[in-house]
Amino acid sequence: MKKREVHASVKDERLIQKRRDQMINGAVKLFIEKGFHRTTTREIARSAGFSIGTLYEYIRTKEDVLYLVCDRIYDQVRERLQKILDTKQQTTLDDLRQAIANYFRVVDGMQDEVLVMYQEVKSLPKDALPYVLRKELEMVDIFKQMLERCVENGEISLSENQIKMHSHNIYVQGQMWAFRRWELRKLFTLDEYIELQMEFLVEGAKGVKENTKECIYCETRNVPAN
Amino acid sequence: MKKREVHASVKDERLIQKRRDQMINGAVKLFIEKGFHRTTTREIARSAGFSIGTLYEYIRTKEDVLYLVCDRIYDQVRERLQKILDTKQQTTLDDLRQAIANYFRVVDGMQDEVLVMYQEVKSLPKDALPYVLRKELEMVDIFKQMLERCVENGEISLSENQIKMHSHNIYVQGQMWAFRRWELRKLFTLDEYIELQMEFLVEGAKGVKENTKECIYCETRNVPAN
Amino acid sequence: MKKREVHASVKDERLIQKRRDQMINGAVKLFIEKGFHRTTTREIARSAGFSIGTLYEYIRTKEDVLYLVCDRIYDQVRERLQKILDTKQQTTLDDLRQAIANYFRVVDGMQDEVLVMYQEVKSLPKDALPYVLRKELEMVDIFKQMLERCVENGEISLSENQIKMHSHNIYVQGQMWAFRRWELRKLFTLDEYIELQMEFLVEGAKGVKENTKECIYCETRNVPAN
Amino acid sequence: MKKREVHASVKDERLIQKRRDQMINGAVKLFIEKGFHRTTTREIARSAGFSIGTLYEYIRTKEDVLYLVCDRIYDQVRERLQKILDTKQQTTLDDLRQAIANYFRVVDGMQDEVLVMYQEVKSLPKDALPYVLRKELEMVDIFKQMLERCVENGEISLSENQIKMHSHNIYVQGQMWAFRRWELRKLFTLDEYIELQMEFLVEGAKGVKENTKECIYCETRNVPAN
DNA sequence: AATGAATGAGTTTTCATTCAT
DNA sequence: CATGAATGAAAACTCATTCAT
Repeated sequence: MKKREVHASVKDERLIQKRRDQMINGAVKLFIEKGFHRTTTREIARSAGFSIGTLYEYIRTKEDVLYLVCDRIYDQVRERLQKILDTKQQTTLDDLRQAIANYFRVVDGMQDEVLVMYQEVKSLPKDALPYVLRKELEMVDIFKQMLERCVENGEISLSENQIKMHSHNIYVQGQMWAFRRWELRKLFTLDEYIELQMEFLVEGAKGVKENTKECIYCETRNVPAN
Repeated sequence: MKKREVHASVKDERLIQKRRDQMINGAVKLFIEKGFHRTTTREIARSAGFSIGTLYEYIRTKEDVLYLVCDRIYDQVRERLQKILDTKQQTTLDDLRQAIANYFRVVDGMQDEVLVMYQEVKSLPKDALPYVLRKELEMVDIFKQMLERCVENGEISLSENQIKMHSHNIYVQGQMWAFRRWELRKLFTLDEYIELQMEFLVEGAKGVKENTKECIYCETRNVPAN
Repeated sequence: MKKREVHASVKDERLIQKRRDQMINGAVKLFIEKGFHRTTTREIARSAGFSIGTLYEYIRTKEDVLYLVCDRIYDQVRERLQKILDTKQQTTLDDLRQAIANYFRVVDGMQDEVLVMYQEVKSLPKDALPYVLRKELEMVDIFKQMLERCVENGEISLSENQIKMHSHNIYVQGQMWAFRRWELRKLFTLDEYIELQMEFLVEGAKGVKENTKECIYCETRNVPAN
Repeated sequence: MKKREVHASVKDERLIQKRRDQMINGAVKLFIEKGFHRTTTREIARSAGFSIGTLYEYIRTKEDVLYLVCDRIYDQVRERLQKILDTKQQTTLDDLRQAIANYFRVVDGMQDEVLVMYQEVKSLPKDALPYVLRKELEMVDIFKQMLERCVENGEISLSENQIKMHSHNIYVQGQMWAFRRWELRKLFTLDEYIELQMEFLVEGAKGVKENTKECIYCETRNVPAN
């Protein structure tokens, strides 16, 4: 749960927070525009409003900036999501619908940021990855919990595994609106997209059988190994 | 349909083919391992088995290598997919199931490559992007056509838009096995994954209502604009 | 009249001046020795007394160095010339003689630099050429003005065109001492050269007829076109 | 008098001649267009109509091509000049006028080539320079001889040194039409240029005093050493 | 003799990082 | 704390030259 520490030479915690905010805001814009590798530290510093020397008072390496940025993006997505969920104590299928719709809208509002993360996570410092992936899972977990409650209150019937699977599906189909926007935008408006996916994600899920004992495809090996 | 041309100084077409094969094979490994930006042209040359000078006899810029690699990956995924589909003349829901299962297995066999593409497309030379995205759509289209035939033969009932949407879902849920493997692998085996998603993608789709006239979520704007 | 700007990353104008001085001094020596193309940027940096990284803080491209060098050389030649001329208010033929002699001595003192310019102007960045050529003309103009005044005060009689022509001749015959030194040095000392050319340039000019109405050579076309 | 040898792997002298002709013709065009250093050997080969391998059958280094080109240009200028002069047995001032006019026209017809030589001689292989400079002097010598004969037949009166000096002046003022064409072209047509320079070179020379015993400028040292 | 694929040393340029002021 | 000049390792790319066919 603890955050990964990023070393700063400066002591004043309040100042650290302020400078990092500037830095992250500047960097996000640049990463969206040209990606992490094509963005220089000088550009980040300038866009943050201070000098390159100052930048390095608050981070140790360029990768630290990326970590800070990713961290921030997750926090924002999550925060917005949470804001909605917190009001609800228990969950009905309709609450899930609301949550999904809201989540999709959040993704729409942070398309660029979501995209950055999809493309740059691999450049994170090795030790930062777990922290970021954990946040990812926490968000999936939100949907998982909602699904569980819907199963509990009998509105829908899904196995343990199906719940896990489906929470990932909900999460990914939200992200999808961002990372496949080059095509989806041509086909649907956001409202249409929400409506269509809602059908598949909620109504469709009702039609799923809980226990498929025999899966005939598991034996299927008619694809050459490579 | 025409391929984007990559300039080569060498004339002999057969040689170009051979050298580019070497180059692509070497590069994929490196891109998987460290990403496009962290891979140097010298490494690519060495890993391909020839000198840096020779590398540049067959391409003009480093980005050309990336294009060649992406192009190749798509071709391979597609080729494997096609091999299966070509045998079938018409499509039943069961054929669709077969196709999905096979597709998921192909993705599993090319996880690394699929991942590379998700992360590096943005680094493609600007004029190469359309070529690559077209290939992507061609693959989505395979599923779209299968869905259409299933609708035609009455096994399932989906609107035009739902078909479009769902073909993307099928495609993305296959890719998902690659780009979220860090988590999915912990939860499911490939077989389990196939089985679970099949439920949602096929059985679930049966439960979808064709015409949702009124979508109550479309008006929902309870998410702050930013 | 404005100088062509050469971009520097460094802000401190005083420092820019200082570093560029070092750079130019180092570069001139190298250009004289081996020409622009055979001189590497690393050599320029080293010879200037700083690192390659620092060099590029003060210029954008290697060609910028050449422009800076050419610009400097002209400024120096001109400055020295001006210093002499400024003392004189009106011009007699004798002042012209003084000016020519002085100019020839300046060229002698900057032989290498003059040579560099003759050989490397063509390598200047395209947009820099006009600036350099303008400076060249300004120097020719100095002699033109002196000639005009000598004509005005009746010491010599030349047409408008003859003045233009002759100012170029004076200028070029000065440069000639630099760019044909490989031979002229064998034949004459600088003093002899000055004395001899003075005869042709000043006494000779007296014997020129102002209006040659008919030029019999203009019709002469006994040289095959190619 | 012997030419500098350029090594060829090929034996057949007739073939060597042919191939080198092709090579020189191709190279001149390229050197005029982009200079020696910016022209690649591959370009030379292509423009000559054969392969890079073949090029190196007839030369040893790129610099050899430059030597060959310079050599050829001098030969051509000279040849054209000679063609005219050979017809005359003795020389009158009028013959000199004819020769000068013709020479200027030759230069005009070979402007580009003359320019190339001015800019690229310094890149010649060290041991080739003497050969090229000798040719240069031979051409100056033509005018020297003509001047001498004019002095002999009493039409003009010049000292030994003045003759030497003036032959260089004639030669350089011809070249000047090429290397200062960027400005001279704006001022004069070729015919005007010839007419004007003729005045200075021939009529002017008549006004020159043969023996200036005392040169007051020789002592003049009012230019700071540097 | 002719070809052109292969080579790799050498070139320009960039940029993360440091450190003296 | 803030600055920004200095650094140099490392990167992409070029091109004269060789040599097997």
